[in-house]
Amino acid sequence: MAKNLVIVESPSKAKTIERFLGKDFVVKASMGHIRDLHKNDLSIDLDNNFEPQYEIPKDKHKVVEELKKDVLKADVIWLASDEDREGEAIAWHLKEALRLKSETTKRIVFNEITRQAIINAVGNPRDIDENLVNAQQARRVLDRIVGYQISPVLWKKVKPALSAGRVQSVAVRLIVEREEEIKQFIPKVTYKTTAIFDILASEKQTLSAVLNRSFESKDEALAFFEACKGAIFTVKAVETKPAKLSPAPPFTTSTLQQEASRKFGFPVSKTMQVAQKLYEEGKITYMRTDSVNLSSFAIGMAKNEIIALYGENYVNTRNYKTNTKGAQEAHESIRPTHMENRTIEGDASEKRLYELIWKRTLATQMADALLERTTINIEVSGRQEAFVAKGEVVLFDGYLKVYSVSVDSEDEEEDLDARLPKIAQGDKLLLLSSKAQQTYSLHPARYNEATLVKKLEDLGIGRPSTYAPTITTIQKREYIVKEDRPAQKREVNVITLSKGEIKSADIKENYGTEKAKLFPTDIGVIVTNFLVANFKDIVDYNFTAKVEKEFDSVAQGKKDWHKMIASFYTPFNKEVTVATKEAEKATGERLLGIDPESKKSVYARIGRYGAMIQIGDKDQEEKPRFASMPKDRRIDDITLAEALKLFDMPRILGKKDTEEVSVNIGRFGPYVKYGKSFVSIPKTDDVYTITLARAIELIDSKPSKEKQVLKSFDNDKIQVLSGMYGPYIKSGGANYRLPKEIVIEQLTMEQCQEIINKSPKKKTTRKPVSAKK
DNA sequence: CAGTGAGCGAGCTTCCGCTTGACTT
Repeated sequence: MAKNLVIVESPSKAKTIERFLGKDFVVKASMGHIRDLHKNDLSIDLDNNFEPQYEIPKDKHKVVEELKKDVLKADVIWLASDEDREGEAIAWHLKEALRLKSETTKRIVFNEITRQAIINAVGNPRDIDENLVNAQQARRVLDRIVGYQISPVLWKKVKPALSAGRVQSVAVRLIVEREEEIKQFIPKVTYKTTAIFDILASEKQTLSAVLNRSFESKDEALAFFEACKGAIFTVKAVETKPAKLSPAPPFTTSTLQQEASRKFGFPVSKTMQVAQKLYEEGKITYMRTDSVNLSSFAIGMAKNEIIALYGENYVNTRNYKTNTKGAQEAHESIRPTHMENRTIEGDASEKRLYELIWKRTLATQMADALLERTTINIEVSGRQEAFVAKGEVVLFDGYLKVYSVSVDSEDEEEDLDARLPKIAQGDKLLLLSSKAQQTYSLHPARYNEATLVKKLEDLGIGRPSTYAPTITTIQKREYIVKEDRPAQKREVNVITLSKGEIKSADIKENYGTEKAKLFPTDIGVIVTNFLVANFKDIVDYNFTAKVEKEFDSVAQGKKDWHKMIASFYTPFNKEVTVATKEAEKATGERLLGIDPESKKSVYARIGRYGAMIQIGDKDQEEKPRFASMPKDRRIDDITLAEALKLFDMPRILGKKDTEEVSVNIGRFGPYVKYGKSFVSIPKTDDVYTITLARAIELIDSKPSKEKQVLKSFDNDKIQVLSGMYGPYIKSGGANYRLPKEIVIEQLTMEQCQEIINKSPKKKTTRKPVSAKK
């Protein structure tokens, strides 16, 4: 009979620990937090010291009920949630919600799941750290106040159902401001010069080099080439320097997301899903962590594996220190649980992610790579400039044997082994050819999901458990979109020097291609501008860092959390009041021009349902006309002509049989309407120019999706239909699920009636009209 | 994942951070 109940956060962890503790212990999981503020209101008593009002949310009722039963059977309760602010609060909430007595309740912590660590923990219990709990309460209350008081201001001043928050609003701001920087960016165009030399001293060997100066103008480049014609090229210096490369630290949540994005193009949510699966199957350690710590056990395993695979001289064990802002280090870094497994069973994504984690972990305990970097300087007689050739030779590959270097914004991995031909100081070279090409300087790079996570982590904003959900939220709210952009073409001038002849030509160059990058939407820009204007300190990049310092003071018992929140709330509440009373409605309105027909103004702006075009003003006698913004246009870039075209909709094309065929732009893009049926118009067709013939073609190609009636009773009052999710019962305008085990052929009217009567009364949950999933 | 194709207007929307399994019309 078990007399001890241990409560941890996750079920996988519970399973492992139970094995270590023996039969006197039962280990259960709380599944994270079990209490929270009420979902539908502020739930903070502003007039009573910000007292939070907690409840057990619906989806946690079952867990809590189960835990209550387990508590009754146990003599001692061990609260073993994580050793950080949130974990301490979970322990406290458990104690409160389960009404645990102090005498029989013990708080234990361990940050390594090994038998020894857990036995040590059980031998050293402590009390719940109230200061740490209060720091969490302060964090929770502040986030609730910020989110639930700013969001309603947005509903009133911008658009219903919008949201703002300490984390998400800053994430959106980063995207909006980066896009603005890109828009303001003026590229600098210079001539970059390269050359290929013949090494006279050695046969058939050539050397590529780059000029150490970029020319501002074509004239300068031409003048340089003129001078090159009769010049002598001499090797002035050959410098060789040793260099070493060290492996990157073990994976944390954010670095795993970045590498999986760079190497496999995984969105952060995919990385987390796959990692979760690997964790549940016991193949890797916990995947939500900000720690780069490896247990001594893990280091030992890695060492053995390296010796077995590559030999002793490839081993160099290391311990890494976390220096991320706000890191709480409740877990180990992300690593394989069994280093001897180079690969695993599973689907392609699981295999790839696991192998990435395995390689990265192994590499951290391997020797540095030793390189030799060589720089050759080539003098051009009569000129100040010099050509430079660089090369690198790997003398000892070390960790590079398993883990190659990858660089952001570069798809290819760095080629480390670029050997240079043998060459000596004083050698004379023959210029075979040289090329000066106009080169545009690059604007700052747009964020993708993973680089945005990196930036947030650098700013100390968000936590490993929230990076992926935050990225999803700001896309769901339509503040930002993830998009590809095709390459554009531009002409660049190229000057070549070959066989004593200088030629100039213009060639076409691709540029500006983007893949899965984050762009702000109209709403994102308008909301960000509104927040910066009215809640400057909240969307400040340092706001989180600032309040984290105060939470730390609370955690150390140096500050009272109520007082901390009070000193934040007073000025904040003033901002909310002022914004509610005085701020103009933020519509992002832009005057496009005058409609030549009606002589009225044409605007692009945000409306209740998103971006739209408006002709005329609302205080004029005649009501304004509206049209929604096309999907591929924004307030910033739509032209007057494009806007006016929208008012030609719906366009009546003609008739098919006796029914009218028309086209229009709806909620889900352009469509053809034929009688009562609708067919989407694919992107390859243009709704403004589509012909009747093509529209009929689209109508005919649409598979008829007549609902198949499988059975019918009582004069069609009860019908069994075949739907998207399989067969279902339709009766009195409502639909009912069919139990899986029912055989349709044998279904009787009485059975149907029973299913209908038994089905719970459903609430009509209406989703916001514009929300598309 | 799919299916869908407003406009009246009452009532609702919303945060961050822990953690899994929801199971549709």
